[in-house]
Amino acid sequence: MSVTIKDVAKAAGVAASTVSRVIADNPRISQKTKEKVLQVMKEMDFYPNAIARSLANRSTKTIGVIMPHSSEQVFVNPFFTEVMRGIGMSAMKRGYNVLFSTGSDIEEEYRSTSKLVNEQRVDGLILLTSRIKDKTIDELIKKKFPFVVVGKHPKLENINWVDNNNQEAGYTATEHLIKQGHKSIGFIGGEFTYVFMGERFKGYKKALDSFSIEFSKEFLALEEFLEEGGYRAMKKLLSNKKRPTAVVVADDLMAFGVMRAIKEEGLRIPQDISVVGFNDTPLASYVDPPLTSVEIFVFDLGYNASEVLINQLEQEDDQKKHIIVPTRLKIRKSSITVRRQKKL
Amino acid sequence: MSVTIKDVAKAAGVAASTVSRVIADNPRISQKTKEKVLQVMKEMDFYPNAIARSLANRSTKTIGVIMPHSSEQVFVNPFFTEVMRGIGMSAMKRGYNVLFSTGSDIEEEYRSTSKLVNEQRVDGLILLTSRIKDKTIDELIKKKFPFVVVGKHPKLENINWVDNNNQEAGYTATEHLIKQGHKSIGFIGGEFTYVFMGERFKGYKKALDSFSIEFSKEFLALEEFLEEGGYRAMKKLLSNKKRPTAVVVADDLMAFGVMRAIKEEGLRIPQDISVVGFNDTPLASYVDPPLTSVEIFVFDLGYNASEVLINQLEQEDDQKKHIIVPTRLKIRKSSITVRRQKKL
DNA sequence: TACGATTGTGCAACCGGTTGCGCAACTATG
DNA sequence: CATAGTTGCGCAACCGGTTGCACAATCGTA
Repeated sequence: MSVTIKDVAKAAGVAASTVSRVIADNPRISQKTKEKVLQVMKEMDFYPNAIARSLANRSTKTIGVIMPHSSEQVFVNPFFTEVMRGIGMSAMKRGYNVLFSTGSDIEEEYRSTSKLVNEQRVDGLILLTSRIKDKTIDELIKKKFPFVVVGKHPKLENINWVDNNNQEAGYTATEHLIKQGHKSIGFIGGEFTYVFMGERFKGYKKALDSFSIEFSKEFLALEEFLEEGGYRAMKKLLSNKKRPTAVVVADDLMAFGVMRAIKEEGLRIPQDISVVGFNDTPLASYVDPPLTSVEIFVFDLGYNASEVLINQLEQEDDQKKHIIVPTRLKIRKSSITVRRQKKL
Repeated sequence: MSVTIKDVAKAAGVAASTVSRVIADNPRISQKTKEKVLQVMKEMDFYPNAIARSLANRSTKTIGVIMPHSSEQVFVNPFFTEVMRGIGMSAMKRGYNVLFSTGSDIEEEYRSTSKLVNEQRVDGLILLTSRIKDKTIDELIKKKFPFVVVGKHPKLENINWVDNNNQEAGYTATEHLIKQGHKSIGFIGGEFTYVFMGERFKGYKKALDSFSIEFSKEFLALEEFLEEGGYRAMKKLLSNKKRPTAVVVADDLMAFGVMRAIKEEGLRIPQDISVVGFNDTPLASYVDPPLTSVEIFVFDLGYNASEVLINQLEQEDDQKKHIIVPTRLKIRKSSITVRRQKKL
């Protein structure tokens, strides 16, 4: 079939082991021999077979990425695309390959992950899911298989994870509204089973605390994690005797629903009610008015996850790493009070 | 390290070759032996090493996916995510792994692809790019390496490709507007170096022809492939002496810009000008008014690409396959004239 | 009972690399 | 000139599986 190390060896008049050492740039090979062999390799268009190398080296130079089975929220923001770009860039730079795996349900996801691990097709794993209870994670811990989770995980200290600073993000968004003069600020989000959801809420509360604003349960509305959910949640807040003058909405898609509800009520954004979203979905800047949102650096999340994993694979350092990627508030019209708006 | 076939053989009191044949469910092994070996395998928690199998079988059971280096338009619609899901599902079902590769520029993309091929890390490739001139494609053809392109390609017959029916899509969108009573229909798009762009335009013209409407150059505006480009293009059409009463916009993101331009002019959508977009971006249904758009079945694109490739890998059938995935017009308010709007 | 056909298993080579160790040739030293 | 030390390369085993072929055991039949 294609040219092997033996073919090269024969053509160069040396042993296969010599060719191998040339590839590895082993210092025990003389310069002259090296040059000759390299020459022949070039002429014969030789490339070492990665599979054979993997077998001999007991290392695949491949990391596996497990994509969540249902793409859930992924639909609206290009989370997955960006995280893969980040992982890909890091892996490529470090000479690693990226094997992608998924499953149509949670059970299949578990099985396909186990398969990668058991059949030793990958050296390590990146998990793009952060469920509270996770069979896969338990299994990996038990097997002492190297992996890193994107998104914080309850089992905090025992595992590697990379996450954006959701609490800070919640704080910053809320603080921004407070500094715009708001005192009645609502919080709209999805269920708290999502780890990041709770974090964002914590940040929100912390900000209220910092400015001695009391948190009121009336200003909290949790609904389904979709445009429609945001719409319903806002309708609920609007039906209160006391309406908030601003809302922190823990996801852009929900925020779009929130905006729809506000407009439907004949109210203006931001004059009557200001809105801040999260994730800085590409469309945040295109809605009317453009939505203030907390930007998440998803590429960095992926890049860092890969770096942490590969570092761990290449050193025997077994210390678990935790990386927090900062966020950034992108201020747009949906949250700017009249006075400052003139500047724009 | 981990359990090998030899360990199992020893424990079961048979030869390694027998264990191998049990794994392969070879009929020459007696039922009794099979059961015993399977039992031992279970007890020892044995999984065959995928790398070793690959080496022996000269097949990696892996397909490579090359992601375009810049994610360009990908930002708005979850194209990449969906296509990967499709590929993943098919591959998984067929017992294949998916190796993901990319590069930060076109040259690196080429090199990393060559590497996968030359080092024999994958059995076949799926290319997510469809450039008119493509070094990678030329190389693969020369090497007779199995691959399929997502998106039509000029070298039509010589290669496998999977694409959605862009021409039909353009036709349907235009036809829809004509049936709403429009006779002055504009076309807004990006450059025609994108293959699909030209196809959509062809469909548009064909529809005009079918209904004996003359095409006017004045109604054509090509701009940058972004919201801003759509905005500029529409401004241009609006500055014409004769304005169109409807526009076909070859991409949703551009369509959002188009809508912005129309509103800015104080015109109403759809009453004054109707708009139709393409790709059915998730946000199409959330803008005001909701945007009529041609839905692209990206998951199917990926799924089919993988199926075509794997079929080709497993049969010696060398006939090149071409699959066209249909599209679907999703009619929303942005293109419905008053009379019919009542029905909603 | 003897012999060919059938069935079940093992031996050993092979896939394409890597690497410990040994040995030959060369250089330096007394 | 003999011996010890260094340098450069090859032999052969190994990574963990697969598979062609040989051979022993069992069965059917004359």
